[in-house]
Amino acid sequence: MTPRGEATRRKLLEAAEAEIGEKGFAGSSVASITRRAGVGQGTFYLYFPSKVDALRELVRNMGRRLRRALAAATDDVTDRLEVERRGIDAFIAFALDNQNLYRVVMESQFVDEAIYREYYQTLADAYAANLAGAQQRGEISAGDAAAQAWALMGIAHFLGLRHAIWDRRAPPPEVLDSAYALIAHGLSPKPDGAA
Amino acid sequence: MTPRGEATRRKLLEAAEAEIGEKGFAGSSVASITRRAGVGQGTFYLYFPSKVDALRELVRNMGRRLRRALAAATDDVTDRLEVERRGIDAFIAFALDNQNLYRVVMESQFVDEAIYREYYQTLADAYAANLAGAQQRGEISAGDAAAQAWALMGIAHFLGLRHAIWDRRAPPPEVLDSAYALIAHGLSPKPDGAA
Amino acid sequence: MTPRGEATRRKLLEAAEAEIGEKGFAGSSVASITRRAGVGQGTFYLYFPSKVDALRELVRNMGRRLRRALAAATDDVTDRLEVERRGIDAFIAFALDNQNLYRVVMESQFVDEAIYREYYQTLADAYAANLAGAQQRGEISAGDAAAQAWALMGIAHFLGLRHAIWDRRAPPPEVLDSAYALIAHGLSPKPDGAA
Amino acid sequence: MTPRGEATRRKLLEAAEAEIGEKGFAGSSVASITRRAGVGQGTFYLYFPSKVDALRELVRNMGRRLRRALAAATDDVTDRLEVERRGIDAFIAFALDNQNLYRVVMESQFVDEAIYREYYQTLADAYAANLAGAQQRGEISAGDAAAQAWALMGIAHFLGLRHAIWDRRAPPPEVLDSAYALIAHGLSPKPDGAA
DNA sequence: CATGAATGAGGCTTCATTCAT
DNA sequence: GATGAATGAAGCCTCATTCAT
Repeated sequence: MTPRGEATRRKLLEAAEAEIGEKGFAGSSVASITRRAGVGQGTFYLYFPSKVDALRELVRNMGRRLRRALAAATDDVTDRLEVERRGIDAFIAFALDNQNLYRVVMESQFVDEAIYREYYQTLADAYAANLAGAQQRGEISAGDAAAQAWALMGIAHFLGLRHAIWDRRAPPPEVLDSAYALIAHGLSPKPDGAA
Repeated sequence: MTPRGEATRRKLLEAAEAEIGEKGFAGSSVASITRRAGVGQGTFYLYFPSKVDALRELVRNMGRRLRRALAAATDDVTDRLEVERRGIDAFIAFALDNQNLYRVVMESQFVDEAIYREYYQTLADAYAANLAGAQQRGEISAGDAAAQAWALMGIAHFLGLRHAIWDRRAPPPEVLDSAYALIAHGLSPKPDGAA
Repeated sequence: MTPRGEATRRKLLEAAEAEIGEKGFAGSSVASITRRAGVGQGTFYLYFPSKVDALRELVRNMGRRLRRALAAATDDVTDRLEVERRGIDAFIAFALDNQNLYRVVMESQFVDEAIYREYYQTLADAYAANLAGAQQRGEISAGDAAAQAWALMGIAHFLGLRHAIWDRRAPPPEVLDSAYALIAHGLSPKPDGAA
Repeated sequence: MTPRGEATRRKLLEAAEAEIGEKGFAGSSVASITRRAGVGQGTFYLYFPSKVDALRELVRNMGRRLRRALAAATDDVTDRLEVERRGIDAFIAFALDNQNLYRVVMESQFVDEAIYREYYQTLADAYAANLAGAQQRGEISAGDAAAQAWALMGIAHFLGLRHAIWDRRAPPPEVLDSAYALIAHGLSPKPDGAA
């Protein structure tokens, strides 16, 4: 692909993300996407076999970007609870920056359930691996790491939905503090290993 | 409305729930719904002004049924942590019984964002009111009750997605135990009220 | 299907035959067909799963009608050569009445080769069976009946193309006579069975 | 045109013949043709004003090649029936070698009826001229030479369709013999000139 | 000579909705 | 109450053709 082609492809992907984020996959049309991208309608099919394929790529992209953002935010942190805090913060920031994240990901389940599951499963696996390590180091309470991961993802997800998406701003401090506290105590290692 | 009419209406609503749950709102058609309901295509419009209205009613119904199920499961319980446990269990049971819950609710956001928000907000408000009471009685740690409610809803939601919806069975005991533990410690009242 | 529906279906089929006959399958559009039939575009799909299916039905119809016409024209004739003569005449008459016959049948091969073969094979089989009977009765020369059938079909086909389709009128007498003669002598039984 | 250009042009024509032969004119695309030819899409228009023009040239080519093959096969033959036999054989051989012959020629009628008629008319004219000569020399029965030509073309055409195209092999001997016999007796001069 | 990116018209098909029966 | 035939707007996608490089 020529550089010009690459640019066009990028424009299309950005337009698709915006359109689908705003109107949903079913509500957006290839015509609206190409119009927004400023290219002809046929051009879309030079870069994507179908509208569905573009969504697939979008979801994979978002997953990658989100994981990268989360990793970057927690990379150099050693204190486990701080990791969680930073993770939440980074996720909220990502959702604020990517208002279309939720809608794009959510509607993917109606289009290609596999890609939707892959998105969450990949996230959960990475998260669970982290938590398993922390458990072994005694930094957090023992338990099923995957279960913990999904639960914590749930907290972040709903926090993000309520504040980053609906209110379009970061959660107020008292909300964040309550969430942090719930997680901190929920995970803190128990003296005698009582679950 | 005559009893016969009521029956037709109910058949249509059930068919709509099943179709939309399976194929999503965009993927289902009025024709497929009426076919499944065993009535003529025009009959649909005797009972619903539009396809969107049927979805709206479906979401409201589901919210009502879910809240009723949760209330019933926790009504007579006094121990706060037991309430949470029962709540989770009831939610999982509800999702197992209503495989279409997630898809119907999720796709409603692309059709009528207000109804989608209403669904979660109503749930969250009721939950938060409960938690606020528990806080005042010193049964759980102080904090922003709404934040706690959304976080706990998030946990239940993702637990349900992963197990009730994807695996179509209740989460295994170790998963449930890990979730319970996280919630129990996450909410347990702190001696000195430290968040 | 209600009588009204039947009428609509018939109108569509007639319009399709005319359109495809004039412009070819690829050259005609569902829109042009429904326009000619005087119905809405969507109505087409109430009666045919796809444009291709309509063509398939058209080809089958034509085959049936042609075979019926040929049978009717030769039913009560005993003299074998007279049968051939009448067959040719009937075929020419049919082609004159069904100017679209050739184009509809020919283009079907690009759309569904099976239906195209079926058309000719069915015709050939019936023809060959007739000829085999005539051979046994000693009315025509021995030989591979199928080969004779295909050859005779070829004669009729090209006669029809040249005159019924291109010139839109019956072949002049001298042409018919030459064709009859070729067939008559070509088939006349040989005294000593010499091929 | 440079030799390189000539080569490209030939590659394109060959690719077009193959593609159109396989998928039909409507089913093939300029893109698929250039892909098969191994050249860029735009290159096509360096050598042909349009897709239709390429088909036109293809049909003319085929006609020329076929006539050349037929002439070569019968050039040095004096016995009239032998000419016919050789003609049939050569036609079958040509069709076996040019599986796309039928499809290319047949679909040309939907694209440019004139070229389609020209193809057959040219063939028929040459054939009729030959037959007229034979008639004058008393080698075959009198009659409308054009009618005879079209009838014989029809025989060859259907023989070729049934065996060379559908079965992809030469007709079995008994089929050929039956066809030869039909033609031989069909054309053999009658003592008293009775048609 | 050659390329391949870009275009927009046009085709097939689906579907929510209406309405006469 | 119920039906199902009819509609036309709208969407996805293909493709011949053009053109800047």
